[in-house]
Amino acid sequence: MPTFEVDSKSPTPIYAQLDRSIRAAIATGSLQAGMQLPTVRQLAVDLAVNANTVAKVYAQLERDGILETRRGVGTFVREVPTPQATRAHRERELRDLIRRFVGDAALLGFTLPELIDQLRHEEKK
Amino acid sequence: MPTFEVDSKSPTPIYAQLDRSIRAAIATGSLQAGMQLPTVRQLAVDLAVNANTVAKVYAQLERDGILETRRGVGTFVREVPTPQATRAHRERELRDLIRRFVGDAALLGFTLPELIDQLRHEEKK
DNA sequence: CGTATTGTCCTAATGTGATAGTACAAGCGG
DNA sequence: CCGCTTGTACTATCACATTAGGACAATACG
Repeated sequence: MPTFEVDSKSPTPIYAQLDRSIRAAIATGSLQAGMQLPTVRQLAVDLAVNANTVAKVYAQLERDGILETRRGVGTFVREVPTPQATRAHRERELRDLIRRFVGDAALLGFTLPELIDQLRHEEKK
Repeated sequence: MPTFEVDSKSPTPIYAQLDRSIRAAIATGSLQAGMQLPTVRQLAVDLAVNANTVAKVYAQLERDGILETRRGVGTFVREVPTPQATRAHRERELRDLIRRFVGDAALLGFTLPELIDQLRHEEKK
């Protein structure tokens, strides 16, 4: 079970940070299909955040088909979280995403090898 | 003069995006010491954003010693922006960027190894 | 069945981000 | 000096994020 992190001082809202963290954890395999996430209340305590905020993120992710919640039991990663997009569409989107990512990073003065390096570190978490 | 961009649909507040963009432009040299930025009203029109939002970003950056404003004249890049603040800022921004990138890619069903692979191909171009 | 655990829902309150609109202050140039 | 441009300040308003606290619903378990 990965330990999520949010920064209450960041201008990016907590719910957005947590949403991304969970999606990222699934993408990196830290969270795998069928695994249980922390309970709403527990995660709220861990992150020093209100339970409502966590609940809303879980609810949003369930609406998106990424998670599955069972009352009295807990929240779990869906079996097949892959979206309904076609292969061609996905790759076009990815190309767009990469262009934006590399472009933004370049604005900050980071080179491609540095980015790859950082992502590798991300992978080991 | 670089053209700034903000996304009003992003959960990250506009003022934070613009702040980041301007700092980035300075860090990378797109904006150099002494250069004039767009006027508050002009940039507000260009970004389709309220003038107050732009003005507050300029004011914040001046408080931080990054910009210098002269009434009736315009806003300019200060002579020596501190590289120390820039470094910490850059790394914080990079973390944010990576989290968003991985999260967005996860939405499309791409895993981290796939992303690294794609970036490696990008490298060879 | 009762109890604890889990997610869900609701209200109220506070703070912040963004907007519109207006007015003022300081510098520039004719 | 006058008029224009620029940044600054202020009010009012709306939306959203977050918090606290409480209550309810469904499930697991003894």
